[in-house]
Amino acid sequence: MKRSSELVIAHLLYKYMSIEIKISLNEGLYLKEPQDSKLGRKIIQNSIILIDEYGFESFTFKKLAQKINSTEASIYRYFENKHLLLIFLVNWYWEWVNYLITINTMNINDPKTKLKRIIHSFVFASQENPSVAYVNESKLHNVFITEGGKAYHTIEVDDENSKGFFSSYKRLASSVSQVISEINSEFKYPFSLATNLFEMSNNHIYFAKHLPRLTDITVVKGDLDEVEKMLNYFADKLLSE
Amino acid sequence: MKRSSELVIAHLLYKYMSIEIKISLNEGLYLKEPQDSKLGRKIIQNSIILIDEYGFESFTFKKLAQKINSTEASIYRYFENKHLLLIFLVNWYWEWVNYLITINTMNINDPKTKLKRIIHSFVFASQENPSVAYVNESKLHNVFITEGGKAYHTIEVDDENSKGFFSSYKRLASSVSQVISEINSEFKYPFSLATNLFEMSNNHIYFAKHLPRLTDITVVKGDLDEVEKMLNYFADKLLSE
DNA sequence: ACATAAAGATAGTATTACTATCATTTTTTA
DNA sequence: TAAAAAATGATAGTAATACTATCTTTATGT
Repeated sequence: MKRSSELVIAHLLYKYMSIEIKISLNEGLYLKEPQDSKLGRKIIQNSIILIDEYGFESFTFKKLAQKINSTEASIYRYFENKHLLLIFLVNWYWEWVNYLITINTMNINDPKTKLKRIIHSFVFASQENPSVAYVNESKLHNVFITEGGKAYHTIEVDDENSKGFFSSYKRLASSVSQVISEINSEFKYPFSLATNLFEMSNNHIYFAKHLPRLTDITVVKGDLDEVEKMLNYFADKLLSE
Repeated sequence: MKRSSELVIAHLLYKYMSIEIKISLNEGLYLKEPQDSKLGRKIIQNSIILIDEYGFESFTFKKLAQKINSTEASIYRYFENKHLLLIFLVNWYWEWVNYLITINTMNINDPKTKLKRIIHSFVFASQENPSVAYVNESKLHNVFITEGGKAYHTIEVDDENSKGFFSSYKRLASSVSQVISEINSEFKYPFSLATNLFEMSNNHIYFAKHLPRLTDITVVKGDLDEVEKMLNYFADKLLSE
C-alpha cells in the first residue's frame, strides 16, 4: 500500500514537474541498485532491448556488455546472473501494471468500472504514458509476454518465492481480486480470475501473433481492442448473478 | 483424425492384448525415431525423469548420458539439442491428452457431458491409465506443467510453427472448440476458451503448489478435485445462455 | 586534494553444447 | 552363418557460456 501511494505521488510530480519515478523492487534481486547509476540504468534499458531482440536464451551478459560499451565484470556487479535480471525486469513490469491500475482506478467507486479499467491496463500497459525515461515500456511488455513465465517456472521457484521475488505479482492478484469480490461477493474464485485475466491478456496477444489457431483474437497493426473485448466479456459473464 | 483413430485402435488392442502404443509425432523433431530403439526409449524415459528432477535449465545431455550409461554423442544422434527434445516431450503430452479426450468422449452425444470429460482429462491426465510402458505420465505431466511453455516461448516460435511443431496443440484446441460450439453456437470465443481451460488447468495446479496466493485452489495430497470444479464452473458459466 | 567508490581491462576456469573420428557391438540379410 | 550394414561407444577436441579474480583507471564526494 505504501509503495503504491509513493508511486502515485511520484507520478503526479512527474506529470507536472518532470520528476523521474523510481520503482522499488525487492533488494534480493540485485547486488547493487541499478536505478541509481548511469551504468545500472543502461543495463536495464539495454537488457530489455536485447532480450526482445535475441530472446532470453540467446541473450548473454557479454552481448549486453558489448552493446553498452562496458564489460561482463561490470554487469556482474549489478546482477548475479541473467536469471535474476529477468526476475528483476518481470517485477518491474508487475510494478508498472500495479501502478497503472492504481492511478487508473483512483477515485472511481463503481467496481465494475474499476475492473474494466484494470482490464484496460492489462491489455494496453505498453501504450500507457511511460513512467521511466530509460525504459521502453512497449518492449518491456513484449519481453514480459514472451519471457515472463520463465521467471517463475524453474526449479528454484519455492526458494525464490520465500525471498519475496514474486510478491509484486501476488499484490497485483490481491488488489484485482478485491475488486472482483466487490462486484460479486459470492464469486468463489476471485484470485484465480484475477490471475487468469492477466495471463489471458498476455497469452492471447502472444497467440494472435505467433500461434493464431489457438485463439479467436486477431491483432491487426497492434490493435488490441479484441483482446480487451474478450476479457471484458469473460469477466462480465463470470461475475453476472 | 486419422492419427486419433489409430491411437484408439491401438488403445483397445493395448487393453486386451497388451500391445504398445506408438505415438506419432512430427518427424522434424528428431534425427532418428527414438521410439524404435532401446536407447531411444531410454532417452525419452530418463529425460522426463531428469527434467522433472533438475529442471530444464540444469538438465544436460551429459547428465542424461551418465544416467543411461551412454554418451552425449549417442544422444545427439536422436535429438539435435535439448530444446528439440523438450518440444518432442511437450508434443507427446499434447498427443496423450488428445488421445485421452478422444477415448473419454467416445460414443457420448451430449456436448456438455463431453466438455466435462474433456476437463476431467485435462486435470487428471497424469492419473489416467498409462499408454506407454516406459513413459511415466505423471512425471511427464509435471514436466509439462513446469516447462511446457518454454517449448513455444522462444525467438524461434514462428520458424518452428511453420515446421508443424505445434500442430498437436492446435488440433487439441480445435477439437475442444468444436465441443464448445456444440454447446453454445453463439459463443464467440471457442478457441480461446479451449486453450484457456487447458492452460488454466496446468497453471492453477502449479500455482497451488508453488505460488498459492495466485489462486483460490488448494491441492491437498495431490487431490485435484478443486481444479476440476473450478474449470467446470468457468465453462458452465461462460457457456450459459 | 584526497579518499573512496565505481567502472574498465585483462586473464583465467569450469561447464556447456556441441562435432568429428574411429573402434566395437548388434542386427540384418544374403 | 558369414558378411555387410547399422547402431552404439569411446575418446578427443572446439567455441561459447557463465562466471571469478585482480589490478588499474576514472569519477565523485567532502
